[in-house]
Amino acid sequence: MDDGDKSDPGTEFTGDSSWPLGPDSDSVYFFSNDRESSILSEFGWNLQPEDPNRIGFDDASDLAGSFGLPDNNTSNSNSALQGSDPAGPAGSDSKVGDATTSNNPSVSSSPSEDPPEKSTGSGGKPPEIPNKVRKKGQKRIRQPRFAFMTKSEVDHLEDGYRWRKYGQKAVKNSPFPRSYYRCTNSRCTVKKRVERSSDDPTIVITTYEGQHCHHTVGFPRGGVISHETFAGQLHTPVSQFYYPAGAALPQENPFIITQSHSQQMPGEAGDHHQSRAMPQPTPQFPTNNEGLLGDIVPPNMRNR
DNA sequence: CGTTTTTGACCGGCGC
DNA sequence: GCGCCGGTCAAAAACG
Repeated sequence: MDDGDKSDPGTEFTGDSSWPLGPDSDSVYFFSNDRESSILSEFGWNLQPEDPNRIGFDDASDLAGSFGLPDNNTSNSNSALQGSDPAGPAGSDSKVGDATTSNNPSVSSSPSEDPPEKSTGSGGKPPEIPNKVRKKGQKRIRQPRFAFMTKSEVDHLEDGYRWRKYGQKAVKNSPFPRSYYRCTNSRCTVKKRVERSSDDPTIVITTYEGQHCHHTVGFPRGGVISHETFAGQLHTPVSQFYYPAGAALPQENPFIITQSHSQQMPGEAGDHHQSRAMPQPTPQFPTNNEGLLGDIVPPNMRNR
């Protein structure tokens, strides 16, 4: 795959991923370009690119909410999520159109229409259940994807949602396996793929597919997720997720990390059954590199 | 006991 | 047409 690319530090991540991330891909990375940001909108991430005031994730709070990414109130400069067309055509096969523009990733969005791409039914099951069987000749319907890189010690980054691992595969040309997660919410078809960069083992590549149709499990309120920027790799600081304590927080914001206090809000965090899927043994949320969405590295900027 | 993780197998897509 | 590879399933094991 990246047989040759690897030598080039500037190589875009596109080659590393198994999901088609090339020009035809509907995947998108943080901090890429307007085209991708238009795809972001497909996720329901209404980015207002033209508005200089929206440098950060101000309006992208739903974005954050959608994928458990924290809002960004910091002057993140232009490095992030600059889109152009909130309703961009983006992925041709994107069928998320229905839920996309919902400013609120709240439950309200009817999950019903969520095309259970489960129809893949590729798993050696006899086509007994039509629902699980994909018609022949019918291509797998993929929802828009969104990938980002995070510098983290742990593979599975805490993002406010609960995930159930449903598979793991060895990745070609990479010593690190790739894990497949599915949102534990039965109605939610969001999937997530996690793998480590073969180039830089400290970087975790997380790819989301689909859009959550429910609230997050929740996080403690008010706080900061600090991120160490790749000083040696980035010219500009990568996104710093910051949420002012005490500020009005969107409930769906899953990523409110507190440095000083991290106790979960009862009734808000973890529905009475925080499972092992997200072990948070540490009483404190790490400020970085420890399992929370940390340093988000634009794929095209890493290995600088 | 219920839920999640692990793991091997299967299937489809794609490139050659 | 064949083989490789990615993605998914599902049974069994593990865990709290």
